[in-house]
Amino acid sequence: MRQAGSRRTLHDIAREAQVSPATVSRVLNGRLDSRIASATRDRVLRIAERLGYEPNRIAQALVTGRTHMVGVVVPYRWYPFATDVMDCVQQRLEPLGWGMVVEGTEGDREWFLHGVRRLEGQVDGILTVDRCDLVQALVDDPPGFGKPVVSVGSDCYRGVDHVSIELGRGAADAVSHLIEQGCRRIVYVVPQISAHPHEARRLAYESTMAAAGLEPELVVFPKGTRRGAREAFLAHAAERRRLPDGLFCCNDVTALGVYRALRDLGVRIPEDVALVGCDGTDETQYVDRPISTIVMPVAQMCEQGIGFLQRRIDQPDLPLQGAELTASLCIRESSRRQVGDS
Amino acid sequence: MRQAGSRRTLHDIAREAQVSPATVSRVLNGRLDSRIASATRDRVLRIAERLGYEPNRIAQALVTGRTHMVGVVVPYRWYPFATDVMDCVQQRLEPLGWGMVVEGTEGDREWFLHGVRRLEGQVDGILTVDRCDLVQALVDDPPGFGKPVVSVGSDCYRGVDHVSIELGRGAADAVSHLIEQGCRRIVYVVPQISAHPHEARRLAYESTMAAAGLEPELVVFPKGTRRGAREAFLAHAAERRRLPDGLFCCNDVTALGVYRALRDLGVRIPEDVALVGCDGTDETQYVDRPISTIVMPVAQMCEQGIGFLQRRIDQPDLPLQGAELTASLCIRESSRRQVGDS
DNA sequence: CTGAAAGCGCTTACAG
DNA sequence: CTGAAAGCGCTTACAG
Repeated sequence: MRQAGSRRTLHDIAREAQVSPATVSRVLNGRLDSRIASATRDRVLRIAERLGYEPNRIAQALVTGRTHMVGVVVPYRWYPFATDVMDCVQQRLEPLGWGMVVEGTEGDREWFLHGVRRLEGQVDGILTVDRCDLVQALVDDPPGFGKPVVSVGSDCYRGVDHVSIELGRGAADAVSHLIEQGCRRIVYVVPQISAHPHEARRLAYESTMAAAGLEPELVVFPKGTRRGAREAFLAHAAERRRLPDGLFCCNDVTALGVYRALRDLGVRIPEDVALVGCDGTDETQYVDRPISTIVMPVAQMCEQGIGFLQRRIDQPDLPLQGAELTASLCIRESSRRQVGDS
Repeated sequence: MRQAGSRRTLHDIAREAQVSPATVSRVLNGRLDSRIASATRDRVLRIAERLGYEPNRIAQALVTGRTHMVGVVVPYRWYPFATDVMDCVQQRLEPLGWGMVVEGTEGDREWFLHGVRRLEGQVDGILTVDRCDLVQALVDDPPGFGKPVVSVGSDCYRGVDHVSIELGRGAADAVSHLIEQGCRRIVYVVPQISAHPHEARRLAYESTMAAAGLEPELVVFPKGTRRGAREAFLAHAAERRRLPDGLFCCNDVTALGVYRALRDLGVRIPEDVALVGCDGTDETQYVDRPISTIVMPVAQMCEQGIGFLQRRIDQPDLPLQGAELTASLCIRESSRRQVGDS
């Protein structure tokens, strides 16, 4: 048995097969441009097999400039939504023999830029979810970014290849739905980090409320965790004399935190307060009153995004690639008051 | 502005600073063994800074044999428990400037061996969670594994550096607790993949039941997802005339699926059926009746594991390192029937 | 069809 | 204190 840690190299095979390393390389890479005697080919292949040869990817990367790795950048690595994205990307990459390395933005600009730059040298391209502002800064500010970037999500940057998720329609549907269910004091609950005035969910919320002659009200809270949302909502409830009767949450993590807060308060869902989240993550289906949510088309998003990335890597001069997908409302018990309502 | 994609190299700095690449390398690496004129040092540093030089990690890796990456292998990448592990590891690695690449076993032996071998060339060592059998096969069967391996979890392999989580105590406590709450028909619910006869939770369950003179009963189901657990439990309930009155679940994902199944059946928790999970993931706290669980000491496990790995990488000849940690029962509403019970 | 040579971007003995 | 040279393990024009 060979010594652990010392792997075979091209030269080992070359020596044993009595050919040059160049020939071994050509055989192993199946290069079609140079025909190789089938006797040579067979011999090399057999020996490589017997020696359990595995190419040194690092060396290959150094000379070819290709690492066969893609970087995936998500806002929060621990979000169930991010998990869904990682799984989908992984699934697309697997058959290609490519690897994946994940980086979390953690809501911090410098962290993002630093983390992504570190990735620059080790991946062939990156797929970033949301944070249009950061992606733009990354690619447009000097020194730019040396590898292909595909921006995906509801907050994607259209200056590069992108897969945009249209969230406005789903969000408007969510608010309309709450109104139809009889809600009048509908609050939008959003973590600080996602509370931009021009964000799609917020815009849809505000315009739908306005169209119905209702007063919009925001609960913005600092920490975008389940716990952060729970505590923030409890605090909000404590300082108001009256609770809202409808809640639209920026994402499912928030929705779950708020759900728990409502139970803490002994409030009935949806009878007293109706609740809608956003993302479509699995965990929303397992509470007592499954939570309505806007389902992101994660699989298609990743499939298209990775497809764009692959093509961009192979053909750097391709014209800008873009796609539009839609997220749609999925109504569940947490917001369904009347029987027979669709 | 420099061309995107073409990064500065050592030679760029060397040329501009009028020194050899060797000197630049020494300055940038702060090698203490060879003193360098501070004038030279300053000049090089200034120029490197101005040029925005970033070393090519691939090239460094090829020559030093160190990638400053660790591989993390988890049974299921999408388990919330895995997310917790990734976050903890990431946190330990960050200050060191190290990277992380994650691989999921997905319950498949060949997948595991193949995936981990692919990692071999690109990481300085790996941290694997559970799957003692696979880890053992990996390191003990020819051709072995060329990089340090630290095995962690309740099902770790002690033939390499390891951090073992003692689960038997917590599991026994869980079953005793259910018995104290008045449960008599207590079922252990476990996904196929974790249903080995000698697994700690199962052993503790069986012996605690036996000690109380109760009949053990297993529900083993094929797909270890929330949904898989839910459907399996519903099917199980449908073919029995009487439901169990206590459920001990192999992990929190299972517990959440079973929780949902119980709600589907209109069963009260914990009044009709008391429920305990295992892992200590966040999501168990957000359902209406927060789920009791055995809390894994994830943070300590990762801290110790990464510490062992670092030391092993620096000193390959170190004697075997090992640590033992304990997971303990956390009782919540899903299994607390009497008021005042601890 | 195959090989000798150069080179990817670094680091590290070895000299001086 | 600093440089010339070799080399990490590959791939790829360039010859033949």
